[in-house]
Amino acid sequence: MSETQRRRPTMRDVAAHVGVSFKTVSRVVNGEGGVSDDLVARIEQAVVTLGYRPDDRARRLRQGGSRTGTIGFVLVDVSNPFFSSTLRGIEEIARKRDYLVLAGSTDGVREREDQLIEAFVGRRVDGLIVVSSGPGVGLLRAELDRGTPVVFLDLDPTDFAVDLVRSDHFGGAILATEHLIARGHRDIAFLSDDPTVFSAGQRLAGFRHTMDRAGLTVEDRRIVHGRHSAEDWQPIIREFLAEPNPPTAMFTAQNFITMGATRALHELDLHTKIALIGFDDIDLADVVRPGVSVVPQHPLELGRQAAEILFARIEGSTAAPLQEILHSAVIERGSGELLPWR
Amino acid sequence: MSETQRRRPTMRDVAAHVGVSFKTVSRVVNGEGGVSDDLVARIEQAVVTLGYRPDDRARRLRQGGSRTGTIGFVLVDVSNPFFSSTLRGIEEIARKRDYLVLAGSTDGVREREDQLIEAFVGRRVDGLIVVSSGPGVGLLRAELDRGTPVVFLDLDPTDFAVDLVRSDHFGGAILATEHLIARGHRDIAFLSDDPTVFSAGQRLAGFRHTMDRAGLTVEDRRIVHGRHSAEDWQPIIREFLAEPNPPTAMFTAQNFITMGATRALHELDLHTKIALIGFDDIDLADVVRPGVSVVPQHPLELGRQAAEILFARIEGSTAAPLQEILHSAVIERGSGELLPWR
DNA sequence: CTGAAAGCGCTTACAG
DNA sequence: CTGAAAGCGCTTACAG
Repeated sequence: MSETQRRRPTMRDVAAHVGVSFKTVSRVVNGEGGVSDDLVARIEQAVVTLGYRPDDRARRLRQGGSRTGTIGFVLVDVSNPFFSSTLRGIEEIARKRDYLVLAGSTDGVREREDQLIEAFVGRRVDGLIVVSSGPGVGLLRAELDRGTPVVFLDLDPTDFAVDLVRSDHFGGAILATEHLIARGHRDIAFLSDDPTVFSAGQRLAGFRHTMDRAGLTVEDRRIVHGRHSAEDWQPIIREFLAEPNPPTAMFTAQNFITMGATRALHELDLHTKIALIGFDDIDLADVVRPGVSVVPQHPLELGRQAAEILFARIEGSTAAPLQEILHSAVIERGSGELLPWR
Repeated sequence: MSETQRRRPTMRDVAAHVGVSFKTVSRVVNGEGGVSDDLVARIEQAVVTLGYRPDDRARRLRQGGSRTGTIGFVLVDVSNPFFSSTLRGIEEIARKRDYLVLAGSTDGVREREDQLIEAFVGRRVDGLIVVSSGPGVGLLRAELDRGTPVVFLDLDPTDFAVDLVRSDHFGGAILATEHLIARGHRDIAFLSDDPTVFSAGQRLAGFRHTMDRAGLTVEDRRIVHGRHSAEDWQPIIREFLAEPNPPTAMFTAQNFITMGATRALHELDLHTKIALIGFDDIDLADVVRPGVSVVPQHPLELGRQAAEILFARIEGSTAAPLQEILHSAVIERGSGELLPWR
């Protein structure tokens, strides 16, 4: 049964194998020097033979500084390209410092968010990057108060004095909406995920603000919300567009919705009739005909900047809270430049 | 300076605050019972006041079983949708068992793979899921020998007796190639990432095997390899197709390459002339005209199955190594059904 | 119902 | 050059 999980060898096992005190093994494993060449050789041999690997947990526990070399990333859904690119950006910066990243998906469920934060804190991550509805309550608030380094991705900077990195959701939504209005659209639909989530709420606010300012009214039935996969959005949008008098343009405020809308428009053969502009870019948007116009985000950069700020805090920075807002402009590919047919 | 990182309170701090022994705090924190209601209330109050959170590392260290409740996933690139979906599948299964997932990207660099495995093992993950060129050498081999649960994603099952889950790369490549040959193509190009990587090597083998069997010769210039992003592949393929006598069909053996090829074909206005079939599905493949035909993979399912096997091992299973091979068939969307023009 | 001792696997600080 | 003691933050096993 060599497959059976044996107890891992410890320094004491290595020491017993060689016939020295375990402190001597510690010296060799940590390259402290001051050990005879003969012993070094024999101990190194025993380490290989027994498959000894030092236990970081015990090591760091004793060292007291209590750094675990691990950070936690609480995100909504790691299979969403936006978040996986953000994770990649975080990982890049973490790697330079020999840090590892624990990541977990919440699916936007508050309870799951708390579970993840509790699990991360229990494992003593040195810091957290969090996509959260807000730090107002619960564990996260307690951790913030206690001084745990936390960087928020997407949060209202006016609510709390915290470090945060985000896209300019409000401004981006204004640009997208203006883009459609400038081309003559007056009947524009808005589709997003849960508007109680900060980013979606901001995009909705930007949309309403711009419509208002242009003197355009937005009927309730033109606002559609939901948290779905791209596959689920497609039939929803198909049905939404099946009414006798559909809008002349749509602003889809999230990448999966943009994909679902693109598919639905093509299915209904409305892709050259109804204008579409999305928030956050999607793959192959430039190859579809018409190309899908978007206000892109910069997920890799968001991740990198969040990680840089987090590590500055972990390393002791006590500067005032930093708030990085990344802006972007409309990418014109065709779908957002269609003119209204009425 | 409330932003300063204070030392985290320990059980002793809570105990001192209440005026009891720290063992009593331990009882309350772990809900062991046998503590007077008065003390329970005061200790719970102190826990909140001080922001005490038990240290899982210390807890598990003492408990001896040495489980850390964490598994490690060594993958190639988390920003690639294939891997982020796989990660999501792993996470799903891990969540049910209150496990957390450490993930790290290697970019296919062996050295980085070893670094990640070392870091994971140092943190005493309870098991590993690894996308690796092979367990033949180094740390991973040592961990396998020592009995650490490891499940491989994509590996040759004949080389080692290990648990593994993978797509049927060889069979999928055969299907794709036959699909093109059946439509009359004789001059087919093959594009993949590094063929020394198992999955790419298998896809190439399946391609060559099928061409051979059909009595078709494959010129060296029709085989293109490289490890690039979708953006980098696009100009490479553009140049590849710029020759006077391009192939009549292409088999792109990886998702980023399929995207790059799709873009390049459209740029050159060859998308209705040169047939294309890809390995692994891509977003919006069904909306592009012609639709992009593919042999899909099932990354969510790959992740789930790998995690299930891993947890069975962690929980002590000593069954013979398990090898799950996921098959799939060609999805016809148009690009793979174009007929040769010569 | 409450606590003092021992120990998980290590490093630190101190002896010899 | 080598080792015995103490302790990181906890739980286990044993007393009272």
